[in-house]
Amino acid sequence: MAYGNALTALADPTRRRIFERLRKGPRPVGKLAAGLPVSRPAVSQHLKVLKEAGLVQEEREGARHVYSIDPKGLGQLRAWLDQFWDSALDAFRAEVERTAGKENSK
Amino acid sequence: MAYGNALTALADPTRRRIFERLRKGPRPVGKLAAGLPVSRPAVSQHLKVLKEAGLVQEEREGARHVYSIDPKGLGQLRAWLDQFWDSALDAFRAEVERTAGKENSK
DNA sequence: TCTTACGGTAAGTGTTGACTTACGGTAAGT
DNA sequence: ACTTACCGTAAGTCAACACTTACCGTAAGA
Repeated sequence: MAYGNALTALADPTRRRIFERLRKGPRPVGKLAAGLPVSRPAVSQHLKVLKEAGLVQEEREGARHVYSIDPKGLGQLRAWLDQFWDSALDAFRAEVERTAGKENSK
Repeated sequence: MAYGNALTALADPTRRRIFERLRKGPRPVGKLAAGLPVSRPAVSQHLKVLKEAGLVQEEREGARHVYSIDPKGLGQLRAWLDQFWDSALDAFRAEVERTAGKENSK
């Protein structure tokens, strides 16, 4: 059920930009906020959401709060998505067999 | 960039329930609306969003509008997610090597 | 044609949530 | 101790959106 929070978190464009920036490596809040069109407190709030969704993790280095991608939430999301992927492939296969009934294999 | 719409579409809980129901096979709008705590027009609106996101496809059977899962949007989402998956694994591997420096393998 | 089942669209409402500014709290330098 | 840099939280505002009811079009059966 945790994938719900992850999807909600990644639905926001600003949060996606933060998450994509984190893909290049761990970053403190200030670095993340620089270059984004929103204020630093906004970034803090977004990071909180991402963290609660299990998508990022926090690590303190003195006064700095360094964030990085958390594989946990990512894995849950992938697992959930793969269910549909398998179902979709089965449906596609069935569709092909149904539509192209004129030619039997072997 | 299409994955953005897909994520936005799947962020809504009601839309997720519709999408998950479609996993068991194609369904007309009425069947989808039955069992959900919202009205049928609401389901129609949700299906429109899912369709524009490339997550479902529509097929008419007389007066019925039968919806099914569209592999297109699903594939784009998976591809996008896999980028982070790879990055996260790399980071995890680097973290292990950094933290557990005391013991060398082999 | 009249009716019934099916479903998409319009218009309006209420709530959620993304953003802002202002403030408080901790760590490091002088 | 004072200052500066870093960051999280509180409170308030505004727009997006999920939902409703009402309405309109289309397909099939009588």
